[in-house]
Amino acid sequence: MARADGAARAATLSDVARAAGVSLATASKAINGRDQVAPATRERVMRAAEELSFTPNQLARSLIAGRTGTVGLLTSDLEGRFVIPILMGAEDAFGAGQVNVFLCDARGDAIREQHHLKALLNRRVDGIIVVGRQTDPRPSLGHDLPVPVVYAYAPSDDPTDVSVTPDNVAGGRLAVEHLLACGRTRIAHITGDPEYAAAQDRAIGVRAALADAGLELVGDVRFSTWSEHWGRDASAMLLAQHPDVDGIVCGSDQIARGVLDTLRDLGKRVPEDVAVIGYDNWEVLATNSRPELTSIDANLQQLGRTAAMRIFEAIERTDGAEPGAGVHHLPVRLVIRGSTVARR
Amino acid sequence: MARADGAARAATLSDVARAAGVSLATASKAINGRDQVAPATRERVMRAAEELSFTPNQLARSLIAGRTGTVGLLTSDLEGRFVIPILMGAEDAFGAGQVNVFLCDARGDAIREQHHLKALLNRRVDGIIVVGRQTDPRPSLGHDLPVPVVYAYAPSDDPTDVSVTPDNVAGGRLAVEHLLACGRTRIAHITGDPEYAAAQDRAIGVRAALADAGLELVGDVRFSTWSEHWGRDASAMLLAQHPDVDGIVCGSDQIARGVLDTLRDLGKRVPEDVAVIGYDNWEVLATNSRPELTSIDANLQQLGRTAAMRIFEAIERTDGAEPGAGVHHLPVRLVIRGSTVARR
DNA sequence: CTGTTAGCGCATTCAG
DNA sequence: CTGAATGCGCTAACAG
Repeated sequence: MARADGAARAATLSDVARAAGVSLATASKAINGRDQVAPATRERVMRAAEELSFTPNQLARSLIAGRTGTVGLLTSDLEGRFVIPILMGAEDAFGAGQVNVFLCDARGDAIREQHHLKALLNRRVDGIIVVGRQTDPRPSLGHDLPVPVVYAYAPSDDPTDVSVTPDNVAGGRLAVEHLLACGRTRIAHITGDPEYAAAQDRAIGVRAALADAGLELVGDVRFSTWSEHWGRDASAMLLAQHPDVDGIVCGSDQIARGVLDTLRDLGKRVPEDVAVIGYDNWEVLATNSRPELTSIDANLQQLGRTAAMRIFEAIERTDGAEPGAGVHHLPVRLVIRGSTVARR
Repeated sequence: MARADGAARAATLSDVARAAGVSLATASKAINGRDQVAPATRERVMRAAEELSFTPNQLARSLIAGRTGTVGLLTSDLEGRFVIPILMGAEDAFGAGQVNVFLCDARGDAIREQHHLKALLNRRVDGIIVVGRQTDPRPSLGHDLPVPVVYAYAPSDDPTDVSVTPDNVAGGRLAVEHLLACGRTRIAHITGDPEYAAAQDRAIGVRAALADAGLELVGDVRFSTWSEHWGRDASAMLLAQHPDVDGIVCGSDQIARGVLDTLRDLGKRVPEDVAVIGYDNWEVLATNSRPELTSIDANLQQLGRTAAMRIFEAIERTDGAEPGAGVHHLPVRLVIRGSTVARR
């Protein structure tokens, strides 16, 4: 166990001041790079700090400054599939080490969420990012909080809150436009739970892009669960009913994996006979399939950066106004692999 | 200087005291449930606090107490596959809301790790959990830190540190013992990168369990990468050389997925002809394959809980003693699904 | 340039 | 039981 030698409490600024033979204030100025201190004095202070391995106590600083340089990340994303890239983006935006993030997992429990919220406020975080695991609107934390709040991935159901979420409609469009560009015209859509806004929004985008091209979807949108099993079953049914389908937009990479399985079983070549596109760009799934999976990437890291920047802006301004209230739909991105474009 | 003005800063304890018509000290006692305060007075204070929606400032409390009730989780696990269950276990152990966790991602960069470490110490965390992404020993943070440190998943290379890591040797044994219990005797082992301690340790367990049963591995251990691709290729070679193999222990669920693919292509039935077992119990992979994948689960959440408890013990004791230094190998667990036992 | 003083918000003596 | 005083570690006015 790494422990300081004995009960040696951490050195304080006054220890440093005494060791350097200066006053507390001077030591403070020297340490903080204030310019009202003689070079020689500063040197002495710095050396003393070094020898005592002095670490400025952020608690005390924060108490004075009224800001802690910390942000709370309140999530219900158990698997961490969405929250991790968002967290990384937020760290990027804040600048590593400048701001630290408290990560709290509410596990989908409103009581626990309330509990964590309170704890975060007690610790005087400067802002809170709320990350949901679906893109369905979630209950607002309310407006009577003393710190700015940004909702990421799952938007708030209150339009006067600030929310950033991926543009699923655009994602659906993008998928279809890519298949069209690949020369496909008989396109079907297999997706997940119809209760999810993500499923509905992507389907809207799919239909809109087809309509723009003067085409119709092959069969209805096939909703069920976000699983490989469903991908396998749905594509088997689809091929039985519409053997001429030449492109399949999938609502998730998992579904797409199932679709690839079935196509393989049926002796269909991908992408020659049927092109397949997934959604989420979950690398472990997308890059290990046969062929590798073209997919839509929601740019979650960028989303995290944006959320962090919004928080930052809100912290900076003192007038309490909430800039950019409303739901911001962030652009998504196409990642092309072998399931839509044959390798040569 | 009059402090009463219109500024909407958060209510402080002295605001509460004034509103309740008592002194600061009395308000403090009332709020904190000290018993040297008259019931009626306490009632008045509590109501005032409620009305002002008073939130005790943890910074100030921590400054006095010398403890913050926060822990730093320093990781390099980009994907968050290991760190999330560990984080959840740690939250469990600390009791939600009692302790909050700063999550820092060093992204495999030593400089950035040092940076984050310093920030955590400045913020006066009570302890640090270091989470690696492999089970190979990692450099120690050293012993001159003012707070206890526990290494999770990746142990420290310094045996006087406290480390908790999954018992991969036991995992390898467990996998083989299960296949033996299923009546398999011609068992092969396909695994990942031989540079990984995880691959070597699991292979050691596999060999040991076979030796105990008076058996030998079919062919050599097949090392390469932790990918589905390798699982597919390796199993094709294996079956070509040893068509009579009836059990395959895989070093990861990804590899196992690839193996299942190839067996399917070759017309082998799983588990009737060949039983397959994976490693990690990564649910998204294990529960979506055909058949579902039996796997070894490293109990990461339990690992996180244990790490947290170790930290906790170390914080509690003031004598600076080092309880339980060394690498602790935590038990793993078999999760049986259809790839080893046929469903009926 | 340097030091003295006064808090940040709170918990804790120790007198009343 | 209650309250005035002290200090946690540090920064920011001021005064020398």
